[in-house]
Amino acid sequence: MKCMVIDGNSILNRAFYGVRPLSTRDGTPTNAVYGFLNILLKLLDEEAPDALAVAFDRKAPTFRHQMYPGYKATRHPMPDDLAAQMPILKDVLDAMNIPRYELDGWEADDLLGTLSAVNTAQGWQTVVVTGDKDSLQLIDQAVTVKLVTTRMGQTTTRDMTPDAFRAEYGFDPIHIIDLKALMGDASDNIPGVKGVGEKTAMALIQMYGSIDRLYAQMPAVCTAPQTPAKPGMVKKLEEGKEDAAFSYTLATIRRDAPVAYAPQDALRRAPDGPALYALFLKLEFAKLIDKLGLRPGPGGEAAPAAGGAELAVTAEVVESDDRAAQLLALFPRLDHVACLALPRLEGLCVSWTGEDGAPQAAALLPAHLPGYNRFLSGFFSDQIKKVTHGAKALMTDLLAEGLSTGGVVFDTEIAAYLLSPTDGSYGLDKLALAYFQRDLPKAQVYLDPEAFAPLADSAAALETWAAHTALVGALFDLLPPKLEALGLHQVYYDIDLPLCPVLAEMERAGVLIDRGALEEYGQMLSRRIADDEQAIYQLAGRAFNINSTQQLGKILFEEMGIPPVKKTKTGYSTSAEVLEKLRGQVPLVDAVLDYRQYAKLRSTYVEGLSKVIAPDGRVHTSFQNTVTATGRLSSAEPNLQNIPVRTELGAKLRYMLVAPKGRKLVDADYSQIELRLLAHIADDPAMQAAFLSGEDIHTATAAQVFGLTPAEVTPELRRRAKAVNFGMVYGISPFSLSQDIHVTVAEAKEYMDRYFATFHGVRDYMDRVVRQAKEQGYVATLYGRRRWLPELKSANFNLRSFGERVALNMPIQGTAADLIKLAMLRVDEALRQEGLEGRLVLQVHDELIVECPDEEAERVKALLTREMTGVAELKVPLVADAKIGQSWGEAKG
DNA sequence: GAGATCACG
DNA sequence: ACGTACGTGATCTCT
Repeated sequence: MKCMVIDGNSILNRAFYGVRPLSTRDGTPTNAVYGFLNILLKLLDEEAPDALAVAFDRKAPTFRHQMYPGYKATRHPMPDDLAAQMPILKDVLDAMNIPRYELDGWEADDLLGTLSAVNTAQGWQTVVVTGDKDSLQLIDQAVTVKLVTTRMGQTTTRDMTPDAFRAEYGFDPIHIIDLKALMGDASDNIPGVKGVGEKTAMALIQMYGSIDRLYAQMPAVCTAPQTPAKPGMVKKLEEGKEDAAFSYTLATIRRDAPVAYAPQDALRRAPDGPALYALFLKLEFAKLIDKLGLRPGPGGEAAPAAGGAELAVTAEVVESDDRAAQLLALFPRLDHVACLALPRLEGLCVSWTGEDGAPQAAALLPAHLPGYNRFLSGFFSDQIKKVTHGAKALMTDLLAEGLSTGGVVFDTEIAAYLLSPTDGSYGLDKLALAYFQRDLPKAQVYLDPEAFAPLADSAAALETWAAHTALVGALFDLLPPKLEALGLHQVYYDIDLPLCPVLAEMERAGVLIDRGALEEYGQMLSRRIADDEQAIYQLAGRAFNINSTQQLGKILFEEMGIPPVKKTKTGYSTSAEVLEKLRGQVPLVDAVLDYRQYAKLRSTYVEGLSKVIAPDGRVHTSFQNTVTATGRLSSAEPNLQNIPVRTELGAKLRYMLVAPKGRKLVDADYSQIELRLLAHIADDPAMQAAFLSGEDIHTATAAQVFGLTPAEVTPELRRRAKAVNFGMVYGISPFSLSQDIHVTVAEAKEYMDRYFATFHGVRDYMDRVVRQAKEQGYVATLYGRRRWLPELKSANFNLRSFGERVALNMPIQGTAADLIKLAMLRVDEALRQEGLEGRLVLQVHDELIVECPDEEAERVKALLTREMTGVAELKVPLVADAKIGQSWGEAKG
């Protein structure tokens, strides 16, 4: 039988520092508990122990404090955010029916020792789970220690058996106490022997086995051959003999704590499901509720919705056109109607509150209703004010049916996104949990198009859809004041919401693709790939999977004996950055680099694009407007924002995205928009002057930084200045800059120092924005779009540094995103105002593409430039360059 | 599902 | 002494 014993303090502590800050809507920190549970579930899965217990420290002084007041005296107190999670974890463990042990006067370590000793006496195996090496002394034939490390949310464990320990330390586990007795322990403030550090202590224990034997052979210690002790060590050891003995006692984990325990007490029991469910609901651990399949108790939903929002609805399936017409007559009189479209518009669910504030009602209109389309066109007129969740997707569906998209006054998804743009997804089930502590039926039940049809008018589908739609209504009561309070109304009502119909029309329009050219290009790539494959197998001496970085790494860095340049977590890195250093020296590497380029182009672009060509011969991307943390759009299925351009071969693809005969593409992109925004936001006079003079900004920067005239700036110097400029926008360090431009760290630092000497406004901005972000907990764009930065308060250095870089970057990248979105609104409006047929089809962050009839092209080109540059008055001019072509490649080139 | 790699701004 | 640039999405391998 196997019992797992967890060091509760140690694992909670590791989780706290390893998992990014998380908190519930009311601000309760939860990251450590969340991390603890993930580790626990993973270990239970891997180890499948028969029994399980958790041990904790108690605040009360232990016998160690009594024998030595300095014990742990130098330790920092537990951060508040961690201390607050200790009782939460204990509640969770109680609900999970996992016994926990804590005892006044004893540390968790001693309880681990005692519990293991009892287990061993009863013939049980023990797995001690901890992040602290102190416990390694417990290892023996019956006890293994699982060492846990958590970095950036990822947990790795190491099983320490007696053999594994000996292989690492060169002595038996019990003698780690001797080691500590000699070297001391700074974190526990155990003194050890003065003048003996880790290296010496390690060597001494490896040689003599224990402090007893060491002191027994004392006179010989310094004269024995290979002895690590230098002259003077004998004296130090002799003077420290008492300290060593004393430290030995302090470092020894006790196995006789007076705790009532038998392994049978810890046998695994099923959790108290409803209690755990209620607790996880409060902690907003939706994923864990899902993973453990938890359900509420017989009492039903635990907490009533906050703010009195009522999700209970009277729901009906609309069976007749008469009833549909009745609703259409009612809705224009209401303040608003909540609505959700079923997948592929196979139904529409609506929910409303009566004119007199009557209770909420809901109706599901199935697509097979004879007057369904007539209802939809009436419903999506401006006279009916609609609130929905995911307006852009709904509008795309409506446009596909040739229906109008008017009167959408609020989108709860966009609201939730603006309130917290780093959450990743904004499903209604998630929002119900976060804003109302409610558990909605899972979306998959009815969202699967295959499973959907039979559910269309079943009672279950009606109930689910009615609840979801009613939730949209409830969110409409809750979210607008929040947007207002955080200053997000401008971004919401002037930018992101009105952009929905524009994006929907862009998606609907799509871009024509030259199938024939694409196919021919693919065949050319296939020939080259086949040639490279043969060459690679020949050079490697055998066939292998070139796409496998593992197999490639083995061949290059083991079989061929090339010294590895860089390692990844899982082995050797074979990235282009690494292989590029070997180019020209190792023929295999040259072939692999070629192969990779061709394979990427074929699989991602030729095959990827071919797969998604619609019957109209065009590709219709989906512009995601609730994904990025900065406010940018993203493009998916297919991603048309990462079509190659940097290599000649890749850029050929852009000539295959075309305008049909008689039409043209007009492409306009902002010039250096992020650097211009840096100059504006940082209010840096030198940088503003450079832009106002109209000179090339990278050349101007190089001239300033290197003290040259612009004419003296070489291409290499310009390239470096460009890297420095980009680095400023990203919050770079001298190290990263040195990697990027292949100079020493000292040189990189020199460049940055000189840069800041010239552009002191930028330096001041960097200090200011980080300081403000720390005070306020967020950063914002010129238009008020926010990003919260809990990372800045993280206990983890790397996370904190990341937060600082984000604080620098987000206002710049985010304001650029705001500006181009505003430009899209202006361009769309201007095209209609001027009666042009041309319409936007693509956006690539700083670039807009319009497709229009040949004869409109010149007007569209002027319009694009005008609307893009006129979108805002900054302290530097906004510049946009536009071109006309038959293809994207031509219009960009 | 995670990690490595590579395409873009 | 840390570990090293911001924001995305697609494809492939491997567990």
